[in-house]
Amino acid sequence: MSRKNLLNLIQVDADMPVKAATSDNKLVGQVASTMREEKARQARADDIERRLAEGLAVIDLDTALVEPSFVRDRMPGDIDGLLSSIREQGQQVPILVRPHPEKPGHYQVAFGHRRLRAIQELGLQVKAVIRALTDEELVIAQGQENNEREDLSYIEKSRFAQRLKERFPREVITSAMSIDKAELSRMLSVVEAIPADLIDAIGPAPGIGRRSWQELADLIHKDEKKNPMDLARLDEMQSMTSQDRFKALLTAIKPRRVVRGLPEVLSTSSGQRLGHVKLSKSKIEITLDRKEAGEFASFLLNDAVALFEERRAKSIGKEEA
DNA sequence: GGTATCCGGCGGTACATACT
DNA sequence: AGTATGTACCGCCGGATACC
Repeated sequence: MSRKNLLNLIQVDADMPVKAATSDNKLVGQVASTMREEKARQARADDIERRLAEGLAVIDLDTALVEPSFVRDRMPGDIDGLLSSIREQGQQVPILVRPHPEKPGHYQVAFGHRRLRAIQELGLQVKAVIRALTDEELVIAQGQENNEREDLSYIEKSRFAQRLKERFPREVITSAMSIDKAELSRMLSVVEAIPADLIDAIGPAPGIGRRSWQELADLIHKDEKKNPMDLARLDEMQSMTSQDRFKALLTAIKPRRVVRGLPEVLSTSSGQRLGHVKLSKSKIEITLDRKEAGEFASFLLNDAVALFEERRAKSIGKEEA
């Protein structure tokens, strides 16, 4: 379901706290008062309905009445930018809430959690659009907003998926997050393979994607004796950005790749430096110093193809023997 | 047999860096 | 400045496997 469709699921929240039914022996004045309240309530509901019909269904709410979604998506982060933006220009975009399913008169956020936090800190009233949403619609709205903002990191998305998994079938989660079942499966396996306290210690790590987290999960799984938590707790690491902390941690626990017989500096047995060797995943680069090995380099350049073919012929001969 | 899940690989894209 | 190259992220696809 698209968010556009969700926004069409309009139902006015006219469900303001209703006074208990009046008993027969109430004084006429009290009845009149109740009727006035009822009339006022109706007028408010009418006003909301009119604004909804006009597409202006943005209502100011007391932030004390608004609670976060039952599924947390984002790790605590700084909202300084949002604070100054709202302080200077006011709240430009309303949040989406639904009537709280258990607390009459209260609301639950579908999206706009950071905006709500900022507005709470500023002590303002929050502008909100109210919709009656089922639990599924709420998390779909929340997930789709996250996707549209594209600022949730991979691990935040994975944890969001993990929390959704506690109460929704996979198809709801894939729909909410606009991901396929394979991607969901990977997200869950990553987030379940890495201890929660380690993820907390690393933080959201923006820019660190599936493969890197998968690599960390694999390393932890492979060598359970290693306790990367100790590393993540190092003061030095805690002063880094979350992203650098992740990289430092991964580097620290990744086994060193030793390539025997191929030193970085290429030198003869007597110590004469000829050049250097650079290794990467896809290639080996041998750089020869013109001054020290110019003649050898020319020879190699001329005869490289012949040497390759000779070598190949030998190895084929060996295989056939 | 059907469904759910996992896994490896592919192609598109974005970005950084080196080179010309 | 423009181009080439390497690296990483991401969504998707399809095969393999497990489970009912």
